[in-house]
Formats: sequence, structure tokens, C-alpha cells
Amino acid sequence: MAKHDPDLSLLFHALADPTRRSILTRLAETPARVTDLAGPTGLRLPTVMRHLSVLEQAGLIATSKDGRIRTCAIVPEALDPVRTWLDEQRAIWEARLDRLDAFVMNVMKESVE
Amino acid sequence: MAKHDPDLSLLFHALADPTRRSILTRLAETPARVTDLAGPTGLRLPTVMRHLSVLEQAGLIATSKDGRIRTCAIVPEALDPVRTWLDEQRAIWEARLDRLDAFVMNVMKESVE
DNA sequence: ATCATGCTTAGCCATGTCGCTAACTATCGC
DNA sequence: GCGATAGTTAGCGACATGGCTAAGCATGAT
Repeated sequence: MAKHDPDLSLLFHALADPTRRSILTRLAETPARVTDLAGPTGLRLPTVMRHLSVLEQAGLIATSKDGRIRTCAIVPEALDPVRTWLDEQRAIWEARLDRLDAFVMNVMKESVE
Repeated sequence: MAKHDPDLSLLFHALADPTRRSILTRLAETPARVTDLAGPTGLRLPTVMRHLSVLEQAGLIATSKDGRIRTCAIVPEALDPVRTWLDEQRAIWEARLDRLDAFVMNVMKESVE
């Protein structure tokens, strides 16, 4: 039943935060240091560190330390499970669309009230 | 900068919970009553209600009440923003892949330690 | 009218999340 | 070595989340 899917939960949770998404978008341009990432967010370093470790645990970014500088970069294939799940769901959902159509129409009318 | 994107945050957060994902998968088969949804989860009704309202606020399901029975159904197009965001990210990420490749390789070697 | 059913509300508890400050460690430049 | 820089750790406070029970309300069946 795919009850236990820690990967997806970690990924979705990591993506649920606007700050983390903006960090990802920022990292998509080019790898960056922790301080560089903190700048645009307006958040303190420890806070950003936390976000980064959430992203790293979800596998969305990889980091490496060179001297006293930690560099962060995205891990592009990390989004694959999300994409896969989405595709699966869409497949199922659309397969049942005909059956749902009438029902949804009803709901639409009712939910105006 | 797309800083404020409550939609995406709500969606991702709703999807971050295994129980909620299993409810969605269950609803993909056919609309169902609250009690029907509670059954497989092993959770109490109020708990399931909470999950349902999270899903509903995220726009992932729609519900309607007929007599004392509330029926829930998926809203297929609700996943579109997620899909769109994913597509955008993939586009950006892949565009920079060449630049990242070498870096990621380095990280891989280092992160063994 | 009465009772069972189905949902809802209120409220409790444990835990998790997200922000912070303060203090610490580790490098780099001089 | 000394001070500045980059990151890290520890711990706090406010609030959100996810589970529960208990009690309430509305509807359907008898």
C-alpha cells in the first residue's frame, strides 16, 4: 500500500517551505556558500543551516567543505521520486475522471454556499 | 522572486504526510465517505477529519454533505501547480547540469568520508 | 420518541518546526 | 599569534502538527 515511503515524505516536507524552495532555485543558478544563501533570505546563519540540512537529508542538495567554506549544490535527480509519484497519481486520477466528473460537478454547485 | 507562494506550500505540506497520500490514492479509486476513509488508516475519525481538511484547504479534494454523510473526492487538476513547479525546476536544473557535473563529482568523492 | 449512525467540535498531550541569540570551533590573512 | 571570517553547536520560545478522548449535534431507521 506504499504506506511507508519516508523518501517522499522527506522530499515533500523539504519542498513545503518557501525559504527552502527559494534556496533551491538560487542553487539552480550556481553552487553557493552558506553565507551567500543566507543573504537573500534575511535569515540568520543557524536558521539557514537548518534549512540546508533539511534539504540535504531529503537528498535535494549536496554539500562539501573546502577549508572553512561549505559549498552547496543541487542534486538534480533528487526530484525524480516526486515526479514519478506525480505521474502515477495523474495516471490513476485521470483513469477515473469519467466516473468522477458528474460528482465533481455536483460539489461545485454545492460548495458555492 | 516567487517568495510568496502559499499554494505550493500548502500543496507540498499536504502531500508530505503518508496518511494523506494514502487517502488520496484511495480516493483516486472512487469517492468515499469519511468513515470509509478512516477504516484503512486505523486512525480515529477526528484525526482523519483533520487530514481531510488539510487536503481540502490545499484544494486536493472536494467534499459535499448529503444528509449526515460527507462524501470526498479528488480534484485532479489540483496537482497542476506542483507539476508546473517541478517542470520549471527541472528546466533550470538541467540547463546548468554541465556546470554542476564536475562539482557534484567532487562532492561524491568527499562525502564518503 | 428513541436509538444508532455519521460526523463535528473542543480540548488535551507529545512532539516537531522555525525563528532567534550566544558561544564555540576552525580557518585565513597579516 | 591575532583578529577577522565562515561555519557550527546548544538551547530557548512561540507556534504548528498529529494523535487521542469526550461530548455534542444531525439524520435515518424503528
